[in-house]
Amino acid sequence: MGERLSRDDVIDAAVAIVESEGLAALSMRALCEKLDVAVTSIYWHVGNKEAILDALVDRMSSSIVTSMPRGRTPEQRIVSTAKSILAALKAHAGLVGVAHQRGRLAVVFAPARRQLAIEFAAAGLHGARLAEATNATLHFVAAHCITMGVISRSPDQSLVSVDLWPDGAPIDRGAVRLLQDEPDTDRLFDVGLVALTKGLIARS
Amino acid sequence: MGERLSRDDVIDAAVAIVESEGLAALSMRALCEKLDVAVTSIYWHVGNKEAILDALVDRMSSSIVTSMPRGRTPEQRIVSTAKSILAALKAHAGLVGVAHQRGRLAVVFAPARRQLAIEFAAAGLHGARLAEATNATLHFVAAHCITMGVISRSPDQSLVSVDLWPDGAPIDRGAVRLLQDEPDTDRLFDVGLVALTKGLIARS
DNA sequence: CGGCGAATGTAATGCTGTTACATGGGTCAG
DNA sequence: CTGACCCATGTAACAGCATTACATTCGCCG
Repeated sequence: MGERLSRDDVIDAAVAIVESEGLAALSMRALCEKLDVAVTSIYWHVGNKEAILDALVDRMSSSIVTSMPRGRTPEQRIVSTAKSILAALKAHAGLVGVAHQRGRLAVVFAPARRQLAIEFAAAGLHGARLAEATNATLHFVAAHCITMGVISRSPDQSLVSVDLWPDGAPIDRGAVRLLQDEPDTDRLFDVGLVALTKGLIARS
Repeated sequence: MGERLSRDDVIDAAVAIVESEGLAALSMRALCEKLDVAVTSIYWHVGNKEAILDALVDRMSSSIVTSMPRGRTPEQRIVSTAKSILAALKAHAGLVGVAHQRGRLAVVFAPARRQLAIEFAAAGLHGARLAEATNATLHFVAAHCITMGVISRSPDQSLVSVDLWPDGAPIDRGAVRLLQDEPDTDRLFDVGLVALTKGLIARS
């Protein structure tokens, strides 16, 4: 029978498991069960679970495509680029953390890094400030994505309600009410991104 | 012999293990070995590993103290507050992720949340914009801290060097060189924080 | 002293990644 | 055609993880 296993078969099955049941469900036994093969065959072809995770990150990296930035001002195009890469990463939320652990997030971010640098240059930055602005923006996106990936593991992120102002608040009631309940993380990202971009572009 | 185990003994030992060998080294077996007790005693007193992690988060929460904000302008005091809480969290980097997974980061952040809201109000914000600015700043700190916690697990975060501009760069050479090597995350936090604060305070 | 419950211990289950060893099957030399 | 050889697979185990059914001991109270 020519049903010899190949390295790609293993990675394909791994991708299928991660996409359908999540990263936590990716075990060597689940993998060999899906492939209808003994565990040792996987080790023969891929070597290690670490190697499987590396291969998964490779797959993800190559599947990430960032759309062209939209907008008329540099600020708009920076925000657009950051949103674009976030959207691309969201599909692989669990793997972003893995990529980060291996220090390979920089590879995934290379295209966005270029686009952002160009736009910040267009906004008038250069030298160290240009590099810092680019890196800070990417770090913002990456950190948000990793944080969301951690959240996705736990089903109930319902906030244990804390009474922030037991003795009366020194700020207006509308804000108090909004500060009590769990904020929408997508909105948080948008607000933070726009503010960050504004602050980075603004001349000190 | 009066060497009866207590719930606090277990948590103390857990804290000791986490602080000396890291969160990954905290296993029920290591715990009962350190306490010189059978595994079941731990389950009798604490119930679960989940419960142990919850207790660890409680310990961390109560040990976090944020210093009074420094600076003359609201912007300076906001930056000061955010830096203060980051410094406090850094000592428990591994536990921040755990706290986040259980949706209890909000409890840890309550004091900082109050301080930030007051300062943003002093900067002239109110209502939804005040709440959003406060949450966005806290989210920025939390995301950075979680990202660092993930990194601390992997010893070598050396960047696989990627040639960003194989065909010549449309930006200045100084920035290109700075963009090639791995950025300092502390600096990234500072730059991002200041820019974010500026952007949040600036009237739209 | 008897009994009862709180606290501990023994030993097992089922999960994880990993591997020493045995076995099958195809290819190629003689 | 046959035997050797190696690639690929399978069997079965090890070590570690969290968890638990069950038995046992200890101390206190009536």
